[in-house]
Amino acid sequence: MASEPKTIGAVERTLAIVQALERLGGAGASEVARELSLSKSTVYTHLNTLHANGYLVKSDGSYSLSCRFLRLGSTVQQSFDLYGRGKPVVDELATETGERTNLVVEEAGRGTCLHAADATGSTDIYMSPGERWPMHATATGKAILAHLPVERVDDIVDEHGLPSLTEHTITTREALDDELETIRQTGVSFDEQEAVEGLRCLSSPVLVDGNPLGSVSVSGPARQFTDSDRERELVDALREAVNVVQLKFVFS
Amino acid sequence: MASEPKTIGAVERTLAIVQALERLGGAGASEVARELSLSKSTVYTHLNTLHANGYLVKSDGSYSLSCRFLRLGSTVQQSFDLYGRGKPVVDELATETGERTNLVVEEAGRGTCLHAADATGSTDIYMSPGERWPMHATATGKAILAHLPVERVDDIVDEHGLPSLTEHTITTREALDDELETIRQTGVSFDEQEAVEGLRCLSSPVLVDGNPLGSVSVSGPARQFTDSDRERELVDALREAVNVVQLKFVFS
DNA sequence: CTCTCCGTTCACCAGGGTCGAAAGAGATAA
DNA sequence: TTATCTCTTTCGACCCTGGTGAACGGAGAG
Repeated sequence: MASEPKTIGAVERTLAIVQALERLGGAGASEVARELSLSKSTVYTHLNTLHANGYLVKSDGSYSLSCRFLRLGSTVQQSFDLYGRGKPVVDELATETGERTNLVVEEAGRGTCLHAADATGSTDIYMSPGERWPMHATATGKAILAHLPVERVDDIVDEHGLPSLTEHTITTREALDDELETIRQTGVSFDEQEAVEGLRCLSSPVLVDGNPLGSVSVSGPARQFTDSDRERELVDALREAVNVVQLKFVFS
Repeated sequence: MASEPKTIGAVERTLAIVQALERLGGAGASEVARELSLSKSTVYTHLNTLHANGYLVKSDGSYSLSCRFLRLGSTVQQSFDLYGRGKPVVDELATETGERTNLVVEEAGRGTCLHAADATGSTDIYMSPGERWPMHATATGKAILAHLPVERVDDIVDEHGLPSLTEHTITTREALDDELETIRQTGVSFDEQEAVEGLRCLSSPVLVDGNPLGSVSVSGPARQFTDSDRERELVDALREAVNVVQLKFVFS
């Protein structure tokens, strides 16, 4: 904190511009300059650099992120062993249960979506690939936290705190530890509208040699999940799915 | 060509480093420096900048691309109307035919994969999202080219030429034009090992108001496609799939 | 027509990016 | 244990280069 290591201003400007383009879904130099309070010509040079290297596409003087980013993202995704093994299972879990499912890993202390599936195969999903959520407020995050070494949990809580996202979010370390203990015993974690109002989610960690490589989840509108028979069904399906994924690691 | 517009060296260095990390699948500062013939300390500062902004994850002094890229890629993917409408159909086409399927768009004169599906839902795919191929050598590319204005085709051929990828690749403009005319008449394009030895592929363009928004393809080992009954089956399935996608654009 | 806003270009100057050397930090071997 | 190697990380200084504002040409709008 005291003295940040040296960084390159020009690069950070470019990154800010990329993020602005992501947010705006494509824009011209002037618009980005206004958005970021930078000079028009500066932004123009940056856009030009990105474009010349194939990272942007230009149409009618408006720039937007090119599929080069899709390529990079896809490479990152496929670099996870968990993705190759988990994706088919998570897809099938979605069709089997008729609910939305996710494959999540921990990155930099946050739960990051590796893959999302939907019963209809549609792309209208709650959490899309690369999206990040605080771990203490999601079923997927808690499932992973429950099997992480205590020091890691300490670090993560220290870094990100326990911010409240809804009135149901766990906000004290004691309550969190209790919950994690329960999760370790039952093998399943729940998110009772703790991250998003009206969204319920259940999850189970993918454990290989005791390490949580990630977690799988099933989620849907809170009211559809209240039936306890239905819940048992979902938990069973989830448990079996995770079991299948874990077996794929045993038979490397 | 004569005078390239101004670009920013520092940013291009960072982009080169990102590409190196993509290629190497993660590396330390020294390795990247060696790879790119840059000074260790320069690379270190760049890595540090990317890391401080969340674009890299560090483990054991080795840096690799973070899921931030997955997020960006996912955003790009979802920015295509064709993705939202085409993905479920392409997925179903894969399970229906038992073959691998792709959803492709044109970007910067190259065929770019927007989505890839596999009968087994596995991730072992010929062409993965963001991957780019010359248009003249692929069924998907030719399907799009056939419905692009002639000037666009001229531009693309001027820019990229007609490089030979296998001994079956079309390498003359005359042969290409003939092929495109045939495709316009039949509505289906074929790739007879023109891009990859041993790989056969058939494709059909997604036309909305006469514009080729992209194309859908079915592909597999050349020898499995030789049966003409099987081919007719695949062509029918492909045609129907494309038809479904196009209808989704009509009923916006 | 004028006015405005855009993308794009240019030349100047100072801030900053690059580089080499050297200091920590581990690992391995003797 | 010490020596040696390699890697990451730090530091200072030089010179380059990235930022800037003004200006040009064009496209729309009124």
